Amino acid sequence: MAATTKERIMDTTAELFRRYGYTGTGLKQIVADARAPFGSIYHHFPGGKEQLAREVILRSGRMYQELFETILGAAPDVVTGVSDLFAGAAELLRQTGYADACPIATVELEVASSNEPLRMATAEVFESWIEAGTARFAAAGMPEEKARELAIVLIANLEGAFILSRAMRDTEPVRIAGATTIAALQAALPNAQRAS
Amino acid sequence: MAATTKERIMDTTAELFRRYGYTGTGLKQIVADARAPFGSIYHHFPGGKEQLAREVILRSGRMYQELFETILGAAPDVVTGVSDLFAGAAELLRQTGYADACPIATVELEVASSNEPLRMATAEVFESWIEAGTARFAAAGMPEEKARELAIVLIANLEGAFILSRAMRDTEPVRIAGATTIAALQAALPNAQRAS
DNA sequence: GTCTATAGAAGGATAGAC
DNA sequence: GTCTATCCTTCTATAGAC
Repeated sequence: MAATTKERIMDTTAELFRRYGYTGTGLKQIVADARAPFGSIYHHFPGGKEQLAREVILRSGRMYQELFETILGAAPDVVTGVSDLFAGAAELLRQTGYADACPIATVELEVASSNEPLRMATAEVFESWIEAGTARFAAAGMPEEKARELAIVLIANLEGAFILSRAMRDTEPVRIAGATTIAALQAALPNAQRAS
Repeated sequence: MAATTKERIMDTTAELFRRYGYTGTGLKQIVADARAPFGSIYHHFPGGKEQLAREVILRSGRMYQELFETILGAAPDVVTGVSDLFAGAAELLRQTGYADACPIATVELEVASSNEPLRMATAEVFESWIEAGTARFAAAGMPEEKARELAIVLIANLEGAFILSRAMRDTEPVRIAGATTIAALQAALPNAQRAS
């Protein structure tokens, strides 16, 4: 339960975007689920649906990045951290009936060729994730360029595996993508480490 | 220019799904672009939008699989074939202004938690792609189980890289995902081969 | 059996009551 | 400034003209 009406609207919107996408989510449905009056959307987001979506994309991007940092920060080394990340994603998918995946990717594919402001918001989020991953991997001792490549590989594998796992209702793709990412990571580390 | 009205409708729908997604594409927009009368949709697809989408998903899945088979069949070995596949995807993305990517993934993320018949259609397509890739890799000399894992890795990397490349308007993710997939492939082949 | 016109619901957005 | 009622458009789907 979020404190303010604005936060409740944004949380509800993120949830609906995950299940129905951007065009599939109606403003009336959002206020109904958020138990807010219709007018409050245009009070808090004068730019309408597009502004709401933009703020939700950026907010969700920050929240996932914090989760990413928390998981990797809690692990003894990056290999274990990445392993925990994929394992946690697979478990969350399974527990939520393959519904709770990344809302950014869903919206991105819908708007990439039809809504430039929203496409740019998703690009900002991905670029931010890539930079966070690059910093982590560089800190583990690999060159900046290689660290960035691995960050991109990590995100592409996770997002691509989400697509397959959600369609097939099976965590197998996420688990395999995790193992592949870890293999690529180990190959690039100065001193090869083994996950527990 | 497709021969029949039904084919023209399906081709137009696939094109619109790529750009606007499932819920973002209207039936009126489809018949307008396909230069067909509105009633012809319900004549050829009595089940309405959902039946049309199902047939378009399965048809697009078959077409991409044929393209996949053609590219890998023309290459001297699987490593070169996979390299050509990613290079071709990157080039097509760039040439089309990052619009012409996979319509299956876009629709899948929209419907995975909201439309069971369409979710199953996308699962059928992905499973068919995985089986085709598994057969190719097994024929190159690796165990069936490892071949299936690599097929999943290939598709996840390609779809995930599409997400990043379309958002960032840069082919870098597709190129990096291709290199990573090839590295994983080479590691699993009995006799390591080098792409040209 | 090809095509038009329209029904009925839902979409985003706005005006204005209180 | 919180909330309701309504506007106009667009949606899918259908009825029926020709």
